[in-house]
Amino acid sequence: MAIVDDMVCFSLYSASRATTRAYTELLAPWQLTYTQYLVLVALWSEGDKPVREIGEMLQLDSGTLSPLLRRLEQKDFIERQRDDQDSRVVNVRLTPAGVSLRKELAHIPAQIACGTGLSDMENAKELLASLHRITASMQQIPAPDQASGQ
Amino acid sequence: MAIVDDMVCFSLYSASRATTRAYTELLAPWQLTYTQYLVLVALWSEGDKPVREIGEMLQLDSGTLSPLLRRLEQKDFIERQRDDQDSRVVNVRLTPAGVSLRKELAHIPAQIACGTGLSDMENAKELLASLHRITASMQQIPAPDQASGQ
DNA sequence: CGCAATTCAATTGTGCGCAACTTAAATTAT
DNA sequence: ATAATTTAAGTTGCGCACAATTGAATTGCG
Repeated sequence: MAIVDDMVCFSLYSASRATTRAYTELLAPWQLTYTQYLVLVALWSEGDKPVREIGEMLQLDSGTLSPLLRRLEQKDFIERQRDDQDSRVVNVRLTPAGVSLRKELAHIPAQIACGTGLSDMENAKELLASLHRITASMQQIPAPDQASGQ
Repeated sequence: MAIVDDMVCFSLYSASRATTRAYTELLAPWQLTYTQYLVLVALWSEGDKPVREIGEMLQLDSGTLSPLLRRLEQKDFIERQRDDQDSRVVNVRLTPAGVSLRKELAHIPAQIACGTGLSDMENAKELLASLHRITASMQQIPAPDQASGQ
């Protein structure tokens, strides 16, 4: 059983890397990474957002997001501005170029859909459920405790 | 359908990161990363191997493996030696410390098993099949071609 | 009000993942 | 035999993931 679980983890890791590579190839003409694409998807679907909310959506901290957003800003797809009310907050806003990129990249989900090799929706639902269950329960594993050797 | 596939990819990415974090926590007392652990698992189960074969097993290239193996060597878990017959090849061998680490880390798969939240073996099998299918078909997505827009 | 605790973003540092390139050795072809 | 090709491992460079720290702003509590 334990061996199977190690296999599940490795398969997860392999599948995730294969997926990232696929997105990277599709996004290459725009010089975008998969994570940068995820941020753009979040902004397209949810509108402008502060850094903290983007981080909550994608489960990324400022150590990842700050330099990533700087690069998206350099490419002129987003702008960052300190909030007027609370100047700790930095609001992220799509530029016109960032907005119009949505149509340019509209072909990507369909190409990825082929890549999932998921024939029917029923399989996809089960897979999603399994992945969500794993994500949730992996987060339960506690930091190793000096006292409880085991 | 396309949106679901984007969701599958993101869920994959999230589950994979959650899993890596879980391993990282469990491996923290030994200062090992998940990828370093994978290399050790490969050596424990298959015996000594040249770098190229480790790379084939884990789908990692020398750009990742060379520095990783250097760090495992510095921790005295492995040794590297140029092959006598073919001096392009570098053979990786477990040290006594690397061998005995296997027992020390024997508790980890069981703890990860809890983390997968997979109740029965049947679910695990289906999940494995889905992940392998995704890995295989994602590798089919071709590099974007200048000529064929779309 | 005044100060401690909290929150938010950025920075620093480490290691992985991967593309591109280098170097050296072995293989193949001529 | 030697030139061309291929193979193996290493190096460089970039971006992400994440822990730890910093600094500034805000909130909360006495």
